Amino acid sequence: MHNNANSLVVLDFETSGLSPDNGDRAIEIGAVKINNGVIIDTFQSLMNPGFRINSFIENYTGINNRMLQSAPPCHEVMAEFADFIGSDNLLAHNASFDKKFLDAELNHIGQNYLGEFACSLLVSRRININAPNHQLSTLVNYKNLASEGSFHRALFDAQMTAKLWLCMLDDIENQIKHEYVPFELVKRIAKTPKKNIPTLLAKW
DNA sequence: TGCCAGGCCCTCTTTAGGGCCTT
Repeated sequence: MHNNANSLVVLDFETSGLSPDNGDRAIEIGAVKINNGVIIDTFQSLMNPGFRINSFIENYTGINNRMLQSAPPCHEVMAEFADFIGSDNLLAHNASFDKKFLDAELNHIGQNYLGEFACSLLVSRRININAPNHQLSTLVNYKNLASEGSFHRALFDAQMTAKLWLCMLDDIENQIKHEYVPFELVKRIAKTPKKNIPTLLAKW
């Protein structure tokens, strides 16, 4: 099995808190699969973490304990999600957050993934230099991306992250000589200091 | 009982501090 460079899975977790190291678990996963700039598949499921979530998380996400009670357990959902990911590369808004939960949840079931993570937050900070801030909802507004749904639900946030990503790829594409933006380049952008971005893009 | 995230990035920086972003 080898890495599929043309396919990208954009994912978003809702969780019981900020840190799996403190016992927090995923409570919802939403994801879309992008191929050649088109969304070709989606994945969404609540999952029961095995304990009650607090009222802050209920209010923040709109996901409540009654909904989670009837949801399948994390290990079932994550096994299906691992199949959905396959060998694709991965993308999330503030990827370090979703990566640590993906790693923790897959570790619980002894599974792994092959793809590399990209982060739309790190790219946005370098590309959308005039945005008021780089929260997902702000950027969706800033870029005038059509949106109908609720932020802080996994599938909607994944869909919005995907739209934002494609929009940023367009912006980058207009600044480089290549006809498309290779994954290698977005990884480079995310690691390059903001002031060096124009030089980096000019070289592509 | 008391504790409670962590990586990135800027700057009044590097012998550090604090805001941003994710739930």
